[in-house]
Amino acid sequence: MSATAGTAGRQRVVRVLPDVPAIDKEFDYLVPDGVAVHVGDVVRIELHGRRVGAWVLALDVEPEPGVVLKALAKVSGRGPGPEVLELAEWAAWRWAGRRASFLRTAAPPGVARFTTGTASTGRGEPVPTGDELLDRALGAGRGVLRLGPAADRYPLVRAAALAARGAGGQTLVLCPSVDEAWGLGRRLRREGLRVAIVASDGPGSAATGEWIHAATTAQVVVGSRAAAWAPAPRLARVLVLDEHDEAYQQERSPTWHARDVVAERARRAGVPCVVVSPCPSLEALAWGELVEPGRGAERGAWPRVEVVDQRELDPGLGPLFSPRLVDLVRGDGRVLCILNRTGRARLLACATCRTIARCEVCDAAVGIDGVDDGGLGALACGRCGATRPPVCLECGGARFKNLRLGVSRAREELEALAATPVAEVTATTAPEDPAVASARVLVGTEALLHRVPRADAVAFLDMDQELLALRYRTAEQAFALVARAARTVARGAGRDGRVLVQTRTPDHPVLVAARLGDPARLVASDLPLRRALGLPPATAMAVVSGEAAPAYVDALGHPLDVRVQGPLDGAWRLVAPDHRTLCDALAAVERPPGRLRIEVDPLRL
DNA sequence: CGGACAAGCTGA
DNA sequence: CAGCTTGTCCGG
Repeated sequence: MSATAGTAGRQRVVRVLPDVPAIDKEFDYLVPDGVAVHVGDVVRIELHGRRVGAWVLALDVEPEPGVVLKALAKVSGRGPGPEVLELAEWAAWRWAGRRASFLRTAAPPGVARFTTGTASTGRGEPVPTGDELLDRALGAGRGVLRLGPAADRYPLVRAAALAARGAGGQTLVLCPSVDEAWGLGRRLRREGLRVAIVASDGPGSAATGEWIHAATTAQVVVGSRAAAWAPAPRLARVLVLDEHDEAYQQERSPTWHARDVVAERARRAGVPCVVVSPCPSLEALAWGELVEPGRGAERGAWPRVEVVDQRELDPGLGPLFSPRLVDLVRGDGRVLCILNRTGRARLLACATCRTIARCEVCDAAVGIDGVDDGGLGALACGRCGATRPPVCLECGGARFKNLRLGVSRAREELEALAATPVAEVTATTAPEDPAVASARVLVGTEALLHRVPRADAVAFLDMDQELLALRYRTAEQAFALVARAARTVARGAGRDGRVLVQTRTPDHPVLVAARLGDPARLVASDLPLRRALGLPPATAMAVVSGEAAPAYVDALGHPLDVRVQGPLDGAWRLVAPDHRTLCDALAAVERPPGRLRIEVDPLRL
């Protein structure tokens, strides 16, 4: 039961944080004699009758008098070092989360046992690359490098890695996806660099080895979102590729953003951080110094973006299929058609009385999901799940007009138009579906752009769906979608690649910017709008929801400079002029018991 | 979080 | 008043 060590002499005492997110409290434990512990190590402790994991926060602490201490049950292995521990503390403030939830991400994927060598810190001046733009980016302390979608980011990564290596330092590189991290990592390894690819594959896998590599001998550490927390004891530089990608933000609360985590990490380490994107977010532009290529160079890195006005269409082809699109799908290149609506029909009107089909129960518009043999399937409500036979509630008519085609129906119609098999891809399509690999023409939701890396053309069948959505980041998100399509065709067809956009708002700033390959155009229209409406990044926001939200908002009160709006659908919105004000106010509130979601920097409102 | 223990409700 | 649910507290 109690410590095995003798009573003579002084027992070492460490302070730990249990790996139980609900307990954000520190406890003191005795260290058994002859056991080595370091700050950040992962240990096991007996807490209230059960064994749980914990992190060592501090060594040789003075325990509060009158508390009977237990001994550590076990030292499991090395964990995040002191720098990452402090970073977790900062992140807990910045995203109103608990330290344990960040440390879980930062801990090695398995049990890590290793000994550290001597950690020499090297910063090193970048060696000139011969490319004026890259040199400018690498010279910036906080750089936002804008590169068109077709531009190769590899020379930048390589130059950064080599410069850091020269001085004995490490370069941390983030990519939006694990696949990209692996691709980039392998390419860097072929240069002779020692690369740790930190892309967690679950406990006990090769990932533990990569984590140890990052903590010890690696010269470059590459990974996706979670790699923001990877060890890098000799950090010399940070790069974030495709900084605008929403995959960098965690969806679950705490909604931390990897770009912001590594930017803070670089700041604390006193090393430069460069983020790269064809369409830098307004957040990034507010944070760093923009480094942009010349107009001609940037435009040259955008493929041709053709905009088709759907208001002037051939009525015979229907609203989704312009003559230009028909040309594309009848050609011989690989064409991806994007339509962000699943199912067959999302909006139906009675063929007789023209009434929109609505749900009997909740009044939402109803559609048809399943593909059945010829006749109409049941009308299904996407909101409440109710279904009913396809009969008009107004006039009893049984025939409906499809006002908004879904992907399934669009596939059938495209197949007829293109006279070739057309594959359908949605988020639920099996990863190894053979039709996806073989089809020349594909139609799907934006999941299609994630699934298929290269194509000759990408066509957005109904861009207004993206352009006119009621989200505050709509324009940025729509532009990022076009940029992704642009990269897909740049990879597939180079200068001959085509992006086709069908829309009823051809003069939308997103489309003007895309046509000209000039993201600054979009910033010029979006930023003043966000400022005028008091939206991020002109302000800092948080959305509080969950059963404990009323108690939380009550406890928050009305701090100076924080506006509390709501509740709307059980959620409150908190708006402050900046993150310091917002996060300080959030940190001052004691969490009431119960489910609570605090979403700092919400992607949607 | 999850166990411990106290305070409340039910039924014979 | 046993037997059970529900709530509150606390962990080294």
